[in-house]
Amino acid sequence: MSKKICSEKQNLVERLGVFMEQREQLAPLAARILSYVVLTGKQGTTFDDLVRDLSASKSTISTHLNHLSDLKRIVYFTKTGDRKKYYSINEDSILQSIDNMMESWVIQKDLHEEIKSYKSKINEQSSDDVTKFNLDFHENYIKFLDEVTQSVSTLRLRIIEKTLNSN
Amino acid sequence: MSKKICSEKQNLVERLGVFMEQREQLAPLAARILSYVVLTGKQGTTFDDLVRDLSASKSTISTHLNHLSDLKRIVYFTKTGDRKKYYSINEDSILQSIDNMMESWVIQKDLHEEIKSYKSKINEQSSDDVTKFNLDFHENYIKFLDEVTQSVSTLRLRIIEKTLNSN
DNA sequence: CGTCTAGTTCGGATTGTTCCGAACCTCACT
DNA sequence: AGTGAGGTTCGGAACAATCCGAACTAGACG
Repeated sequence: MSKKICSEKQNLVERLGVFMEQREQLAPLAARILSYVVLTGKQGTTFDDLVRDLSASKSTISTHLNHLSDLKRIVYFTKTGDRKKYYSINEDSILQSIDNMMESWVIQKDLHEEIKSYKSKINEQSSDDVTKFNLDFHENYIKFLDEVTQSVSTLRLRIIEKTLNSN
Repeated sequence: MSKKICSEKQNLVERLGVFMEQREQLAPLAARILSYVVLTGKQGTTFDDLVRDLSASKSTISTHLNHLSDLKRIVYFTKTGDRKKYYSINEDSILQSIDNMMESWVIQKDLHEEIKSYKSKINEQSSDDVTKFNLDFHENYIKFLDEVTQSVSTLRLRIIEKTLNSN
């Protein structure tokens, strides 16, 4: 199959890699691996492909492949009579990234709730009106988080339905 | 005013700090500063408060305060006859974080569009049906991004309206 | 002019991250 | 038992991020 990596793919791997590195808190090479796997698709990516096309050492590839597997970002399949592993991206990765987003919003909401109650307590203790906390900020933020969580949760359901229908 | 930092505040600074450190890609101390400023509110936080309560050096506080100002995450006000700067968080920080989110979605969308067109090109070149790329993944992702951008954009407008009304 | 307040700047020391090479393991095949 | 393919593990080198201390600046005040 495709032996040489074409420069367009190489370029996309790097650019997608930079983006993922930042957004998903991955090591540079882990992000490149994920990009490569995305850009190779269902035919699957092997250990050797990665060592060759990303010019990285076997040890690094091994570590990061296992890490990405642990995170369920990638999965592998095998072929009968072939010991190689063929990696491809976990098909539910859209859902994954939605869930991550929502989880982060939940954490954020909890923190804001806690801060709000801390500030209320301080407000009660102080008689001085000028230094009293204004809680609007947190209230608005919490409201925003609720709404965005709600709206994305609806989208999430719709995606699941679509997936079920197409199978 | 409040001289000693209470342990509840200290605890919240650390926990909010850990969260921000990760989500906003800030240095540990920069995230603590931001947390501290949030938890101190409109009375404002001074350089000295931070040096004392975060047990950090003047140089570090200085660097990070300036960095956070550059990023427009915090602003300062002054008091007549007082050379100190009183920092508080930029009031439009909700909008800021919404905008950052949306910007990241736009970048993501562009990348997926580009990948889709790369894969289409490869598909045309190959006659082999088995190895052809399935574009559903990117199409769904783009659709999701469009919808979530749309829905958050509506929320954003509502927040702006509310802010205008209350002034 | 000296001193005090309120910071800023710069050269490292410390710590953390990322990657590599060498040695190793395991299964399959001969 | 020996060899090769397909990896894994570990120690450390190389590099990057983070923070600190010491020396400095700029304006205010006596």
